[in-house]
Formats: sequence, C-alpha cells, structure tokens
Amino acid sequence: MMILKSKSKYDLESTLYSGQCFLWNPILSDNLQAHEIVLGGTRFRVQQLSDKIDAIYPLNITQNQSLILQNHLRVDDDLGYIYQSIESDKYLLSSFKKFEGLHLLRQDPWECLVTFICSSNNNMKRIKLMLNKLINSFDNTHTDSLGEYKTFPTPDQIIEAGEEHLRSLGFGYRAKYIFETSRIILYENIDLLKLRSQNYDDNLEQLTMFPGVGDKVANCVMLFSLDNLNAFPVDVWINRVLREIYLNDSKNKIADSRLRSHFQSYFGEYSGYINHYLFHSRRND
DNA sequence: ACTAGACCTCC
DNA sequence: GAGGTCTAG
Repeated sequence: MMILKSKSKYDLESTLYSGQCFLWNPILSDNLQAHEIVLGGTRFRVQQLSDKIDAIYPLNITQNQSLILQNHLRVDDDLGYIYQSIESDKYLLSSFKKFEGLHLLRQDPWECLVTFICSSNNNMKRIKLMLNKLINSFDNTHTDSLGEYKTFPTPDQIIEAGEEHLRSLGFGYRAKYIFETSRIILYENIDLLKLRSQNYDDNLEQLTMFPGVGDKVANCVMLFSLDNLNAFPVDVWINRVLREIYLNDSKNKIADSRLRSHFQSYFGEYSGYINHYLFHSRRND
C-alpha cells in the first residue's frame, strides 16, 4: 500500500462515479471498499483513506506505475484555488462544500471518445453496460497476481470486428459512429494524445469532425481527457441548472452551444471544473 | 445560422 | 424517456 500525495482533499467516491468515467469498478478487497481500473495495460486498485488515496494494487507499485495513477487521478489539481475563484456564488459555494474533494480525471482520450459517443440519447447505466460488453467482446486478456483482466479495444480491433459486431452488442445507431471514427483515426493516423494541451478551439474543431461527436461530446472529451479545463459540456442537467440558478428560470430557447460559450466566459479558465460540480450537484439533490 | 424529427435499445 | 447528433428545410 502507498498513500498518494495530493494537493487537496480527495473524494474518491464522488470523483470516480460522478459520470465522467465509466471504466472504474467498485470492488471488495479484504472486506473494504476499493476501486479498480486498467490504465496503460496495468490493473490498479485504490481505496479512500481519510482525505487521501491509498494505492493498494499493484502490491509493490513502481515509481512509474504510481505516476500513471497520479496522472489519471489529477492529484496535483489545486481545488482550493478553483473554489476561491468564484467566492460570491452561493450555489457553487454549497456545491464545493458538499462535494469537497471531487476531482476531474485525466482519462485516455480514445477510451473517453468512445465512452461519450455512447452517451448520446442514453443513460449512465446503459453506457456502463455497453462499455463492459465492448471490452469483454475482445480477447485482450492479461494476467496479474489477482487473476485475469482485460484492456480496452483499439481502433484497428474495432475495424476488424466490424460495425455489425457493435450492433450485435446493442450499440444501435452508435455502432456506425464508433466504427467510422475508428476508421478515421486509423487511416489518418491520428494521435489523440497530441491533442492534449492544445487550445480549446482547435480541439473542438478536430473532434467534431468525428461522426457522432457534436458540441457536447467534444466538450466532454476535451474536459475529461485532453486537459482543456475550460471546456463546458452542456447536457440536459447542466441546461437545467443554468436556467434555474443563473438565468432566473428563463424558458427562452437558447441553443446549448450558445449557453456553452456564454458560461465559459462567465466562469473563466476553470469553467470545466465548475461545470462538473454543477452537474454533480444538480443530479444529487 | 437555427429548428424539428429520426435514430437503436433498454428499464 | 434516457447526459445528443445528424439531416433536411
């Protein structure tokens, strides 16, 4: 076991299951609540220990593995700095207090892209189910001291399996989107990791070129995997909370992309972090 | 630029 | 109806 250093208090439960990532699994380890994920081909397990994270697997975690985990968990984020950036906002203040320690994650861009293409017109439970089916339908089996585990399929594996394979897993019309997106990535030799830390506008333009990726999905991918912390996905929940709290219950029709750019200016460089607190709060009241 | 309808499947 | 996107007009 090894306590991970984090700049701020860390709330694992809120962070891992707030709807930004669907690849973490709750698991019982020594009768204690733990959480498991595969990162870069390695299986990791963590659990909450007071305000910090305890990395309990791999057992003798290497320096490099520990870096992979910390990088994914964004333990260096300074939440206090983000919290104080909007001091006068009553609703946000109570959200920060209620979910103190909620972090964004830094996910793998490819896995994140597939995840949020799946999210369209869908619910969290089924998104999770679809991703599990997808992972289990390929033979990417690895073995460690805990037993077998699987890694996420690559674009070329998805192409080889075919669009019909995805349909047979229950992906519906999203099968075509994921299949075509895989083809574009492979044939145009696109390295999604290179989009990391590129500016918001360029990434938005690049990502919305993929079929099945509109403004909302692109903003999710940018926020949850590409370090564009000013990304601001507007879904039905964010739309609700913006109207209720910030637009005086306005029922005017405003396009989500216009709401998005307006509130990006309003909330500033960490609007994406604020977005996730708004989302999580609105869903949990 | 902006607005309706269709779209797969499952709870 | 569900954490949207695409297409037509």
